[in-house]
Amino acid sequence: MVAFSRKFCTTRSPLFSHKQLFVPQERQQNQPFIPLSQLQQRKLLESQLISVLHGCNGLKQIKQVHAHLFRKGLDQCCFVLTKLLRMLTKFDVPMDPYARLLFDQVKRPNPFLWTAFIRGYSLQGPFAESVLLYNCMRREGTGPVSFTFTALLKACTAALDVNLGRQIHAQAISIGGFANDLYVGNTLIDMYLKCGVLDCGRRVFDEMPDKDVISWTSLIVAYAKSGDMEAAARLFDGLPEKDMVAWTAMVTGYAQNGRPREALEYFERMQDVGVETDEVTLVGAISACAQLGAAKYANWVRDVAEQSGFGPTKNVVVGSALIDMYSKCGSVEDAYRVFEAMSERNVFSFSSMILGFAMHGRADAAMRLFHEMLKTETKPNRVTFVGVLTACSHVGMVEQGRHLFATMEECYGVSPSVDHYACMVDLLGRAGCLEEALKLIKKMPMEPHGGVWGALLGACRIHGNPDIAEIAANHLFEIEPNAIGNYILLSNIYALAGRWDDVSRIRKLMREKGLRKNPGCSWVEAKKGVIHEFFAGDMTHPKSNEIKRALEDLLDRLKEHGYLPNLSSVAYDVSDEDKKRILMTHSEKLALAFGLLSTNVGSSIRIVKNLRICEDCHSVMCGASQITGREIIVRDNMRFHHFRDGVCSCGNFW
DNA sequence: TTAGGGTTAG
Repeated sequence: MVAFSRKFCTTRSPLFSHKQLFVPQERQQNQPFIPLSQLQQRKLLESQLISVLHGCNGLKQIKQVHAHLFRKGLDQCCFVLTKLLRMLTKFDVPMDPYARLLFDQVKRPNPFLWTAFIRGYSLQGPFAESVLLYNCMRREGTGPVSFTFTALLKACTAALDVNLGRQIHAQAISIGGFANDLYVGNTLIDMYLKCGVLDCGRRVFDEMPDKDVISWTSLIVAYAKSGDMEAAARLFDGLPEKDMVAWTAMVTGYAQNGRPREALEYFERMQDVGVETDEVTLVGAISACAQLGAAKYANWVRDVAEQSGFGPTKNVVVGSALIDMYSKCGSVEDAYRVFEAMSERNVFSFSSMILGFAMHGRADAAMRLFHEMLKTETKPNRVTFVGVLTACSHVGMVEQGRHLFATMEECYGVSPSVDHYACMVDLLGRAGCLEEALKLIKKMPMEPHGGVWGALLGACRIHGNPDIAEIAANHLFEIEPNAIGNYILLSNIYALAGRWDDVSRIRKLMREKGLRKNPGCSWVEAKKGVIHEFFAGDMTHPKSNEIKRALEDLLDRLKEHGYLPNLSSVAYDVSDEDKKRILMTHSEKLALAFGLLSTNVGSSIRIVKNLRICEDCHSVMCGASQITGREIIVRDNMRFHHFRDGVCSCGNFW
């Protein structure tokens, strides 16, 4: 061993002076000299080469090892060549031509070398090559191993070819019962699930003789992706040993299905039972907080991220998710603090921050950051342009928006997509250029989606144009026949124009389709971050009487300052007195009154609403911020409104 | 060899 190691270390290649091969002088002297057989020497050399390969950092070093194999007469050694092939795939070196030449030089590849080659194609494509190679292998009389099937199934998954997957599955059953192997079983489940055949995946799972946490988690994820969180939760409850990935699948599943409260419940339970948290879990929990819009949870999750060692300074994905979360929780300042603290920023970080500024009406800051980004190596992508166009749109910067849209492809290589057209329609529409917006839609090189027509319909509400609204709504009724918001918006536009017959016609249409109006609902954070929920007209809160009195008192004070109820915000053909009564019980007003009662004087009030804030509530919020000296932050289903000293950040432009 | 992830406009 000693003699051999010394000899090995004399090579001039820097690669082989690797410290793993260094044998200390002291040990050489103290150890008795035991001669090794030729076979033992060869085995030792092989294992040392495996270690060297393991430490390689790229193709150049791998090629050096390959050359060394020839010098040592090991160019036919399948054991080392298999490792070499796997390292090539690790560094994304294409299989052709280098790996293919290497493989072709081997006279009798063993099943592991065949499989490494098959695996290379199943990771890189062309995926059909994996199957061709498998057929060659079989023709040459080499039997497969379980890895062979996992590699082949991976290729089927990547190609989303379930028919081929079924054939491989049949082979795995017929040749030596490989389908009973745990790894093959898990890969089969994954293949069926990713190809969208959930019941087949479930059948494999049910018939597996041995299952592990990976089998369970694969299925949990599939149920979550199909939207069936109840089935996912049943499986999770039955899972004997729940690891971090399984817990994460539940947190992420609830977050992705728009159920942030449950996502955070699972995240909290996960902490309670002492399961570790990594950046993937955190991203799920952070996304849940963003949906919930509650600062209390946001700060808690941020603390967990810091304690787990995945704070924004250390992890760019967590940092970017936190920027989005703070923006959606109403604190663009906190979002920017995270952005500034990040040691690495990518296109997600910049785009999230730009969108954050846009959402809060800070168009100037959004544009500044965009120009700052252009000076870095990070190139803007389609989402970045959605951000800057939205920023322009929300403050009426029409010319700047037009210029960006016209030059985005030529100057930045991002061709306008249907989403960017939607932003432009929004920009033109909000600014009152409804005809121009309609012309732009007609000129679109692609089919407009609901977002495009929806932007036009929204603009028609702002500018009271029932004729263009009808055109937009008729398209929307075809594209999104069950989206109730479009019917309500058109009905409100008719109501504003006094066209009550048309209002009745739309209401009838909604009834015929069985569509029911979503009740307005607002949430407000009271002391200790407890969230209270209010529905429109809802007087079931334990403090309802106090809330009613506080609201009446507030409105009286506002009337002294010239406030008049905006009766056109009520889209019902009822008496003015009834309209005033309906306006009084809008959910955001109840939430505001409760917020004033239950939070400390001087602190800001945060309200989240499920629908768009109405004009009357908007002016009440403006007035309330002035006479109470409180900052009021309202997140409606469109954007943020920051009310300070009688002025809203949206510039009354929403 | 096998499982979980971030920004999008009405």
